[in-house]
Amino acid sequence: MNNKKQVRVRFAPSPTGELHIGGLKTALTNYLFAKKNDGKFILRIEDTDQSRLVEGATERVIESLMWAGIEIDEGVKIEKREIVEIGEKGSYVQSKRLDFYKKYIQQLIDEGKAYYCFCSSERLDDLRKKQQLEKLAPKYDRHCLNLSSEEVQKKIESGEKYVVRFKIPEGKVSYTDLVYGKIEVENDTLDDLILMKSDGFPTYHLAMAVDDHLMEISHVFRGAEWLPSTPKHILLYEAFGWEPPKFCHMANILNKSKKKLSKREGSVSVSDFKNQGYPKEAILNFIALLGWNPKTKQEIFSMDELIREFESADDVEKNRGFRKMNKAGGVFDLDRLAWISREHIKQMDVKDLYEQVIPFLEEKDFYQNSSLLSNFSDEQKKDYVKKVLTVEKERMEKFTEAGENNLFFFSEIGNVDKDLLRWKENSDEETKKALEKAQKVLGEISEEDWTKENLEKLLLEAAGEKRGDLLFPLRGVLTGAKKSPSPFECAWVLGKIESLRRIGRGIESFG
RNA sequence: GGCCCGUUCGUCUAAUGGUUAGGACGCCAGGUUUUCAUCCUGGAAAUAGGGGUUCGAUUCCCCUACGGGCUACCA
Repeated sequence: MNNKKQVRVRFAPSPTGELHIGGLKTALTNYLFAKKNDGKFILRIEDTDQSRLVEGATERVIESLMWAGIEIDEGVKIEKREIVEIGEKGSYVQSKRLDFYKKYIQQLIDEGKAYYCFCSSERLDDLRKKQQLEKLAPKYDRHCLNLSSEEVQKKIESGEKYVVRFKIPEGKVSYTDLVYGKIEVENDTLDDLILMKSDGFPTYHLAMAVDDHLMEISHVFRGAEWLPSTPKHILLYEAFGWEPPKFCHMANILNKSKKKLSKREGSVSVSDFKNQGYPKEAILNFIALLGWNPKTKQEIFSMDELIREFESADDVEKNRGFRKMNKAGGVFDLDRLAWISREHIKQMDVKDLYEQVIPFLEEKDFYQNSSLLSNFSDEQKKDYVKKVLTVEKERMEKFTEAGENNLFFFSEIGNVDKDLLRWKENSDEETKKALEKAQKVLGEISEEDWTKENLEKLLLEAAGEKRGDLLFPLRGVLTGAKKSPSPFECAWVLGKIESLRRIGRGIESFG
């Protein structure tokens, strides 16, 4: 029952720009399946379209994967800031594999399974238009199929541009997609696809088939936009006499208007989300749950938990497909991302949160020019920021928000408006007395006992029944803000000296 | 136009012939609370439509509608 082949999967982006969120989902799914099955995750670069290459794109894609925590076992990686290749399947960059493609294309030509085509793009355009008018399936009319080898030879020698096309055989194709189930298509609806372009580079279809075979890819996870061309790929494998990999198409990520999320819509690249301060765990968690359901109540997952819940190759074999994957596309909903992000940040410990937040914080003016931090040593600064984060952690959605909503932790607050200190209908006199009481209580707490718990305990004791009378003005005088964390937390972060200073100034303002 | 795929609350989804169609996000209301947030409780909110099959269809089949993808010498 076991024909245990090693699981080998690949993510194969084209280096045409930033890795976008849909690409990350593809990469993640491949990765999770590899890890679940102790398999290999391979990164291959598909740079067969010379006109779309973007300088540095390969590096950026790899960096995005690394940021997300997706480790590459084989293929193209970055080590010591250099692009390197690890593995024994030849180069993992398609533009360096042209000899392979040429060899296999020649093989198909020799066997009569592929043929040269000299048709101009003008002729092909006209043909398509005509077919569309006649409500026919648009496909190549095989104008060049029956050229004699002498004619072909002559044309090539005279310098005519040509491509090589695959001759779709008669019959029908069927295969079982691991998500979409049995797919069956009549071959005569398929076009004689181009295998080699006139610049000598292979098309995606040929390069993918050859590489996945030579690299012994066991499962191909890719976006659902590839579903219609998969029968052609199966036919190619059959022409070569190779066993095709298992295909697993994943529903696309959609935008609000239910269209495939595209690069043109802005803010869909992985680096954008990184720069906006979302935790990588949140992004991964969010996209993993689009079109995949672990069948448990759990909604917040770490990478390890995602791997744990993912279906194994054995499960897939047994069930004849993935049971946890959906066929319908899912809308990218920022509200849901926000919630997942908050949950992940809540779960982080302060030390990790600090590491994540500090690069963003260091960019901020209120941090750089903080009057409160100016006399602190680096160590004191770090402790202080950690205290701020301890308080903010429960209400933070992105790393970029650190400090933003509580600027009073970093800056002078000036004179506080008395209205901000008045609890309900209390008089100025009562407010002043409350502040003096707070001053006394806090003044009696030593630096060593200055903990959140102590502050809360002692202030609540002092407040008695009418908590608002004491706590509201105290909070106001410490923060100068309409909204803030609790007075205990604020006092704890600010420390004894600064807290008493702010209380003192508040009292003074009453004359 | 042709081919392919899809369709459960606004959104992510559960329920593989029998449930008052469940959960989560968001939204609304109430409660706790010193402000805000958290937290707690409650609420509104969905099987696209029509035919079959069946004792019984969200679930299986067909048709329609709607949506999406592909239809490049791009991937």
